[in-house]
Amino acid sequence: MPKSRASPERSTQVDRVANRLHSAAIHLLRGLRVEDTLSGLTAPRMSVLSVLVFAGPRTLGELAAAEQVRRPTMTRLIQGLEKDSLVRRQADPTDGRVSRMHATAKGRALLLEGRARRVAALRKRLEGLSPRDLDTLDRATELMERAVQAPA
Amino acid sequence: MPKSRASPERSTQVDRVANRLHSAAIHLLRGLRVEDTLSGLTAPRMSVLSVLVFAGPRTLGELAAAEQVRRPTMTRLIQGLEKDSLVRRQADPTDGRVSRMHATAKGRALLLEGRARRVAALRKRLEGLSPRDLDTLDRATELMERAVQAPA
DNA sequence: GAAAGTAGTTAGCTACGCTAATTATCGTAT
DNA sequence: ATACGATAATTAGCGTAGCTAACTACTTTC
Repeated sequence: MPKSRASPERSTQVDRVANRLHSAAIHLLRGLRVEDTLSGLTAPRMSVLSVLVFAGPRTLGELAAAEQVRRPTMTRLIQGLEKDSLVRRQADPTDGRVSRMHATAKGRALLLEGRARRVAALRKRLEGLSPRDLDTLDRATELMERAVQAPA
Repeated sequence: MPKSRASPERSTQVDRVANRLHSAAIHLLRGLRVEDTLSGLTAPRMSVLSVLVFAGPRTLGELAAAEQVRRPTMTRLIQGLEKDSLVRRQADPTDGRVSRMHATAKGRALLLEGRARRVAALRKRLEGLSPRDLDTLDRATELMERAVQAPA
């Protein structure tokens, strides 16, 4: 690959943006971490629950892949969520090895509350911005999501 | 402060941006997590090291505050970093209770490599964007950092 | 129906987070 | 000068989260 080379200016720009975006995302999320303690749910459990709520029922292996952890780790996360009645499992009628995880009503409610708290905290911090700045951020989120999808 | 502006339109916009920004930041960082395994350093240790490298020597308590963990947790993080010769402590000459942590040359090098890997991965994903889009992202990072500073 | 493959669990380890209690030092007030 | 309260850090002990290796229980394939 001929290192597609645009100008050195562009190279600098991409680099600069990558660097700053990286830092900004870290700092932004760090500031919201505080809100999570109120839910009584740990971050990994919250994250699993959010997959089940937003993407629907999933097998243990699918969840492990989605969360980028190994299956034994997911086994225990699910066990914890089950004990708190936030998730239920349902056996697959055609394949005796697998069972599908479902968020319970309680689990869904807990997740949505926690998420709302985080978003509310972020919202509060954005309140000082002008409509024009908010628009910039809005377009930036679009670009960020596109970058996530982009080929590694 | 008189709770300025509360039109439904603006309310909707802030809310929308908060929601999307929250998700986008999570997704963006999740995609970069893979790169970290190569450093041999765990995320919490990497983070502590980055404070020392970019903000300079700090006491254990200051580090704990910066990383939002309790002091005993920081004690062990530092012990781990010390064992790998990534951090050294230096006694405070005036106060016998405290010692200041310094990143060693090895620690600084390791951190910068790890960070470079993450940024390079992000950079690769941003390469498809136009200069105009990059500019939008650049301005957005500015706004994000400002939001982080904003009063909770 | 035996062998190979797949989904999930168990066992056992390290790391990270916490609180409570302890040690050592500092500052201050008597 | 000493004694007392405050502060910095560590130790002890607990639960959760991550891993690998080894196991069980099914499915698929030949």
